[in-house]
Amino acid sequence: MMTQKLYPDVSSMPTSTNAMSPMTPTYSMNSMSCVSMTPMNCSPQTPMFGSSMLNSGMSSGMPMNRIGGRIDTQPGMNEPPQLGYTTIGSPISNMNACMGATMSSINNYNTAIGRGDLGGGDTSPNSALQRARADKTYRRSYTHAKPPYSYISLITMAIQNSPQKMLTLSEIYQFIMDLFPFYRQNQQRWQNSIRHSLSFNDCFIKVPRTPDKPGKGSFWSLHPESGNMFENGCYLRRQKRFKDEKKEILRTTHKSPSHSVDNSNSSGKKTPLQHGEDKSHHLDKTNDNNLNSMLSIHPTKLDVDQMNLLHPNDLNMHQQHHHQNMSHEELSAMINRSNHLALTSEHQAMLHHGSMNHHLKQEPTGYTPSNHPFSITRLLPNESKSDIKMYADMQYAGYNGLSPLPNSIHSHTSIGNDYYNSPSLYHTSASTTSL
DNA sequence: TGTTGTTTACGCTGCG
DNA sequence: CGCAGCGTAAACAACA
Repeated sequence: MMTQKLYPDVSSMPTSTNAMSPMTPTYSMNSMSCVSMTPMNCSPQTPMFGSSMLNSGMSSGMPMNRIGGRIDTQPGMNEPPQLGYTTIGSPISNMNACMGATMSSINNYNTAIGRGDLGGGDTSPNSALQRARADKTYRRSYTHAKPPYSYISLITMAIQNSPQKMLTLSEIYQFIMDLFPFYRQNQQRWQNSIRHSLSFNDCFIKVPRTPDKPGKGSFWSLHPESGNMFENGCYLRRQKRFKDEKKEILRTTHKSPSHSVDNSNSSGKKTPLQHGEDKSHHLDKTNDNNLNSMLSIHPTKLDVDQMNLLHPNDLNMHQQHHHQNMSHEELSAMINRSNHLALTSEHQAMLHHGSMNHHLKQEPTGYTPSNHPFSITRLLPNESKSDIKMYADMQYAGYNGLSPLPNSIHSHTSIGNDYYNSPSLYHTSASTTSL
């Protein structure tokens, strides 16, 4: 099994933060100008993470964070002060370090912190004290601010950054925790959400283990056609939920005794009944409904459409094999190729011409996966390696040398190190999950 | 027993 | 205001 790094889950301790459970209090952000503070023209639905929000949330003494449509309190609030733990090490600032001026608001925010001029110009001793106190609060809070990426984005990042384009659940956990310290806390909460996202969203498919690769849990990969979920490069929020039409048909077929499959209109807009998609979505999450069973249970009965899901070229291969069992390696390679393909500019161009993603709304801003302010494709998996390493190095530079990261991370599994550069090492660290 | 995976339910926010 | 996307909690089953 994969060696899980030890990130003590603070949430498991009886802290006031934990008192948020079971119902996390939410705070209306209506009074906050989320639009005016938008420093960049992101997706219309994009939750922004601008300085105004930061200031508003943090100056209130209650660091808040919104992802999707939600505001979350910061679990890091109860952490001991981390002196010298500068904001430059935050996931956000580092993830966006290469994004240039588009992150100017955050950069300005960091600069302001460095200057200590967040207090609005008041130079009185009292305000200086307040600024100092606020500065500390800001640093701690912002550093552990929740990354502005949805769980779907995070999972996608993890999978796309893996050599085989498929990861086990624990590896997904690990990737996220490695990249974002925020997620080293309240693990039970967000990991539950991760599992929910994996099961709930058609864009993630389960790939079974083979007998020669025993272990717990399946591999998770991206649906070959889901590569355009963030086709504008913004990993904050999808324009449209990816739906596997075949799964959708299966769902509606099983849901409706009359086998009506026309519960959706061509625009993809859900009817009131379908809004229960969130419910009906799960009605037939049976084994014959995912790649797992397609391969492990009926590996010889893959129909042409199902195989075509993976890659049209591989369909030929499959046909040439006369419906014989496809090996795990072949499947892995197919998914790998498919996901790589989904990320190519050519593929993007094809998608933008509506050949495959007719159900996805197009972003008119002209952002591409490579230039969007919240793109991770320019960070992962290539450019990111150095950036992430920088992040990992800087993240804990303020701990006076007492990095909370286990030695194993720094030695061989740290993001940005060979852990992510070398597939072999990657899979060595995830011992039993190697493909 | 802990992890993994599925499912249901509910609440929130932004958009049209 | 309804819908869509998302986050969270929780119950439950299967599995290593």
